[in-house]
Amino acid sequence: MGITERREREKEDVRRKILDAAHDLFEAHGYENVTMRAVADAIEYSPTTIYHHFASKDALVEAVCFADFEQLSATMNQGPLPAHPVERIRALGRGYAAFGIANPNHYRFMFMTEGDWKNHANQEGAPPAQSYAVLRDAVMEAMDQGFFRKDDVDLVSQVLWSGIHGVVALVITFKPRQFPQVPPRPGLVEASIEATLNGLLVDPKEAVR
Amino acid sequence: MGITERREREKEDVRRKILDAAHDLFEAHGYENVTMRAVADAIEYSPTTIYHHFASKDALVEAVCFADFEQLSATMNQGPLPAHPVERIRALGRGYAAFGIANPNHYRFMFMTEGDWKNHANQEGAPPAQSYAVLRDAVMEAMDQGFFRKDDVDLVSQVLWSGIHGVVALVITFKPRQFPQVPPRPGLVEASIEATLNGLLVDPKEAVR
DNA sequence: TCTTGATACTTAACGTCGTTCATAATTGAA
DNA sequence: TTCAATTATGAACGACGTTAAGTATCAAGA
Repeated sequence: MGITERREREKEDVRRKILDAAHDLFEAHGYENVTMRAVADAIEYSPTTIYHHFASKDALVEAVCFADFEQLSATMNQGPLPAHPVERIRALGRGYAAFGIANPNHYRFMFMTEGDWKNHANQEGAPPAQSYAVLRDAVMEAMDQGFFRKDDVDLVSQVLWSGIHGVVALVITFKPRQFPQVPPRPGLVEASIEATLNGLLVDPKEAVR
Repeated sequence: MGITERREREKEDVRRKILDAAHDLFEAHGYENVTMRAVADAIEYSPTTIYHHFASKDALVEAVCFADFEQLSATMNQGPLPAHPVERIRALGRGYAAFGIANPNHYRFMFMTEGDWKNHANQEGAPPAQSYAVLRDAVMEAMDQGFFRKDDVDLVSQVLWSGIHGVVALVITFKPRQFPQVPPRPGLVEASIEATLNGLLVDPKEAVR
């Protein structure tokens, strides 16, 4: 019965169109400034149609967000990750920061906005939990292999995560000219990663700086 | 002429009432969820009255925000700050984090939201620039006295700031149960400060951890 | 004393938002 | 051809930020 299949495919097409249009509009203007009517205009459907595919604006934003998490995962995992756990952490940090700075509006929603959806985000296998697990594994290896001092793995993972998150969050919140007194220094991402790693390493001379 | 003075005082009273009510409502519900009508209700005036004291909701939020910055300054400067520059950085970080975690909704607006007002925030003497200057001075001293490796003072200040900002931002964005896989570890603030300091110190053995 | 003019405030409304309701169009199945 | 389900729509609702027009109050000048 290919007919119902075509119907489903068409329905899925509309859903995709909505998601894509919403994704672009959110990134361009920030999700708070994008109206359902604007999304509807972009795909040349009536606003009501969106509500047949998504329960609410929040649900639409959440769906876009989950797609973003998969893109983040892809960005961070692209190319072979270094086998050396410390090098791997460096690479993960750089990829994470690059994604956030390149997609500030999505990053803002993913990591800087409250939302009930985050209740589902920490389930094992969900993209956010998955990305965290990649970092955590690297930290555990770094401890096992004697690069990091032995410590609470989650605590250290969170120190690393919050460090790089802080850089991204500040840079995308304060436009260069809005930084107190001085714009964000070029190399802030690198400097933050190196300082934090340096503080965690057993043998800091390994840090390049 | 005491009459116009009384008039001015009364007007100032209303302005204060608006600011206070807005402050409390913003902290309780987040500024996006607080309507002008709700603020008006709280002070038992009509919504229009607010517009005689503040040009717009944005202007009101900005005014509340500037008051918050002064409170942050006060929180960070309360008690005599340690003379030892590294100890001082530690104390500043703790105070900063304590303020952010205790006032998440205000912190969110101060450091996690875009706004044109931030264009005025980096002027010398403005509270945000002032707070940054306190940190920067401590960093410079730490370098001059040989505790930190000599480096770009602003770069290092921003590494420290972004590190502690990342912790606060994550903790107030992800409610404990929403953290990927695990809740934020107790002691995350301390661990982050120590790791970053440790990474910047010439002689890391000074770090306690 | 009566008027004037400024000040502080309110009521009513506008346009836009997210959302919903009632309805129309399409189409496979009977 | 008729029926039922699916998918879309136009019009409307209530709440929002904001504004226009008007009222109440009262010190100051005639």
